[in-house]
Amino acid sequence: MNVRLRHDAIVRTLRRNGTSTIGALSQEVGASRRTILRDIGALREEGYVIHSDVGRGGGVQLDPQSLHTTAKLLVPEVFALLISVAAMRAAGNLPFADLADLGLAKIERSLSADKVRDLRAMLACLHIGQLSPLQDLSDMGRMDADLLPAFETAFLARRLLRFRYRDARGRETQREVEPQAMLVLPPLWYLVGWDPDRHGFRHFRMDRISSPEALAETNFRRRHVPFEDDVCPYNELRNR
Amino acid sequence: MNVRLRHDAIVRTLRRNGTSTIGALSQEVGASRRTILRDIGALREEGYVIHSDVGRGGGVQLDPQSLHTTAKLLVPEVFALLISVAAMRAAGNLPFADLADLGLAKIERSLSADKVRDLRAMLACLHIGQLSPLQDLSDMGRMDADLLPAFETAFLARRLLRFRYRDARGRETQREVEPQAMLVLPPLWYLVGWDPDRHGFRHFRMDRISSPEALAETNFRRRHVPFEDDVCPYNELRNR
DNA sequence: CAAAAGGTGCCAAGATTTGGCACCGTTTTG
DNA sequence: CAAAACGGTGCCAAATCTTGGCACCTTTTG
Repeated sequence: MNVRLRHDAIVRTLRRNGTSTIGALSQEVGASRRTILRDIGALREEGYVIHSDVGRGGGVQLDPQSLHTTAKLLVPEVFALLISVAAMRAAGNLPFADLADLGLAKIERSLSADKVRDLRAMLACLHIGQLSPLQDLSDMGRMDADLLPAFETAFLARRLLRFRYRDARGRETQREVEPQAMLVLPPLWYLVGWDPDRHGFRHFRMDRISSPEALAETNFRRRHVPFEDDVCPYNELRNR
Repeated sequence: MNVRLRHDAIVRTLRRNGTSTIGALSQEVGASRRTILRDIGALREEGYVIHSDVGRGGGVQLDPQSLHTTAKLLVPEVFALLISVAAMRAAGNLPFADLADLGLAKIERSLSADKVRDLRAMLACLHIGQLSPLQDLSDMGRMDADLLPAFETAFLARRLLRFRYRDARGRETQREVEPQAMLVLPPLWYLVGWDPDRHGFRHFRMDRISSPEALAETNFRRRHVPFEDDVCPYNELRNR
């Protein structure tokens, strides 16, 4: 029998019976006492928390809290989870937030260093403004769900984003920008993009963007996005 | 060289070089062409997405989006993540929520069936009331952070919860209840507990609970928590 | 067509895992 | 107290699994 299969069998048995002795496991799994002991050592190495009571009436027991999952997550999925937890934390004092952080920390630890760097870079794209205490909750996210797919692709794969934009005076233009950041100034969302044609940063209110589309392979350069008052449309927001 | 180490080396090389041939990998890793091919097969079994182009100028390539993490999460941590994403979804239209769900689905899939049942049971404990559009965001979570540790323990390990409670008339009593659910009716949080002494459900406003403490091993029975009007303190809330 | 690339089946040589054994330290029980 | 029932460790030969080499197949490109 394969090592991994045997490990699985041991874990399964411990899960089912709660507690067991090495001898019983040996019989159940069909491996020698010696091998079971080695396997339990290996499982502990891997991170399983296995308690053992020595002496007559003793046995081994899988810590019920330690049943762990080894999910294979794509990096964008981890990114999404990070944002979820960050947003939740920003939104209030929900319990379990600490636990969620712990879980995320573990996920991060299992990523390679360069991937973590990528993740942080992506998170850096999302600037969430301070929420005033009287902020309307439903106005947190005025981003149209239709926009999401194209945005996700453009941000995560660093593609040029093409969309139609209706400016403050109602004129419609077509734009192609490098998406650099998303700025959340509740209740408004902004896309901060570098316009290669105009050679400068531009802000686009999400609710004025339509039919976005991520263009083919571009891998544009990340830029330092300035958030000074002259670039950032705080004032427009303040004058509402 | 160990199998796992070699697998890691292959993945690392593919990550670095983007694309490579079997021959080059063979040299780099120090194993035969045959072994590399076997390893790549094993990696694919494990879930790695490895593209290969046959013919002159071909090679193998690790799908850059498929870099995956295999974190070992404790079940309570998964629970916490689930709540985070659920809360985020409830709070608004943040992007990436779908991706986060996908990630969570994968995590869930990697759990054993009985653990998923447990998770669902735990999630079922959290009843989040509808948020009115004019809800104050900062009033989402008026649950004192001091309460969290004891609550988490009590809920996740199903222990009796002992705490001091100040009722509407200001009288302080000591309670010991089986925590059955948390009811979120923004801006108020309630603990729904079964009081074994009084043999009935009781609601406790979180902000009137103090010095909670999870008692030793109990593993009480889950009960069907009724949320009819006569039990649920909606009225108290409405009359604020 | 020839060369370069991925992919498969087979087998003996080489490396790792396994089982058995002796033995140690604890704890419970008669 | 002594024996029994536990988990845990070191050692070694036997059993098992992995590896490398080889022949050969298919696809693609110049």
